[in-house]
Amino acid sequence: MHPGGARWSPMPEQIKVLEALYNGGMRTPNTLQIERIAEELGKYGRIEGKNVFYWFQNHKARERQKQKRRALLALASDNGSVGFSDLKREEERCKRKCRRWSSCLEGEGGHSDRTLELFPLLPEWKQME
Amino acid sequence: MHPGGARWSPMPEQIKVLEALYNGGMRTPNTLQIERIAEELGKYGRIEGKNVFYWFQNHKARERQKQKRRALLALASDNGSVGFSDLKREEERCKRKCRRWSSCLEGEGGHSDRTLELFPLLPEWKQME
DNA sequence: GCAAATTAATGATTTATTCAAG
DNA sequence: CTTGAATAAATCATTAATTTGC
Repeated sequence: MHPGGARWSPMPEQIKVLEALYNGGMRTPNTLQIERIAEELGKYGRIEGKNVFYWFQNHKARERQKQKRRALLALASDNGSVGFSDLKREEERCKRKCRRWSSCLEGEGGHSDRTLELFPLLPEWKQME
Repeated sequence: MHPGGARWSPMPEQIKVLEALYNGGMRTPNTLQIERIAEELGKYGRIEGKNVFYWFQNHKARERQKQKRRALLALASDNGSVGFSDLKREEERCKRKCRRWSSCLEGEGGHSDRTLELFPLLPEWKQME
C-alpha cells in the first residue's frame, strides 16, 4: 500500500469529509486548517498535511475544468452554426500554438541537473511533519 | 525593515551566494538543501526557507523569460519577412484567445464562497488569522 | 533639489499544465 | 481513465528606481 514510499490513496470516509468541506465553501485552507483536517482524517488512515493541500488544489482545478467543458458544451448546443467538435478542435489548435510559443528555444543546453529529489515547499508551508 | 510582517528583502551578500549557486547549476533545491542555504544566508540577515525556495522559482522563470525574448528578437532580426512586432502581436492574440476559452462562462453562480461556517470538526474554522 | 506620480523589479500566491502511479 | 504529486506559467502586491513638474 503506502507505508514507505507510495502515494496517498484516500479512504472513502476521508473523501466524504473533504468533499463536505469543499461543498461548504472551503477552497484554499491555510496551514492551521490543513493540520486540523489532516489530524481528523488521520483517524481513517495514514495521511499528511500535503495530501490535504494537494487534494484541494486538484479538486478545485478539476472542478474548473468540468465547468469549462460544460459551458463549452452548452454554447455548442445553443448555437447551430458552430459545432462542439469545431470548438474543441480550435481550442486544441490554439493550445498547441501557445505551447509552441512558450517553449521556443527553451533549452540552451547547459546544466544537466535534472533535479532529483523534488519537494513541495508549498505556499503557507512550514515544517509540516 | 522586515521584522514583523514585511516581505523578505535580500541583502547583497545573500544575492551573491544565491546567484553563485544558480550559476553552478542549482535550479530546484530540495528541502534539505534549502534549509542549509537558508542557514548559511542567515548570517547576513533574517531569512527563512521559503524565501530561498521562491527565489529559485522566480529566478529560473525570469531567466527563461529573458531567454525567450532574446530568441524572439534574434529571430525577428534574422528574418525580414516577419517582424518582431508581428510575432509579438500574434502571440498576444493567441494568448487572449486561449484565456477566452479558459474563462468562458466561468462563474456560473457557484458558492458564495465566504459563507457558511460548517462542520463539527474544526471548531471555529472561520476567521483564521 | 525634492516629493508626488509612474514605471520597473521582484517577492509571494494562485492557477494551469504535466507526469506518472494504479 | 482517474487522480495524487510536482513543476511551470500567470498573476498579485509591494518595494525600489525613475521620471516629472514645481
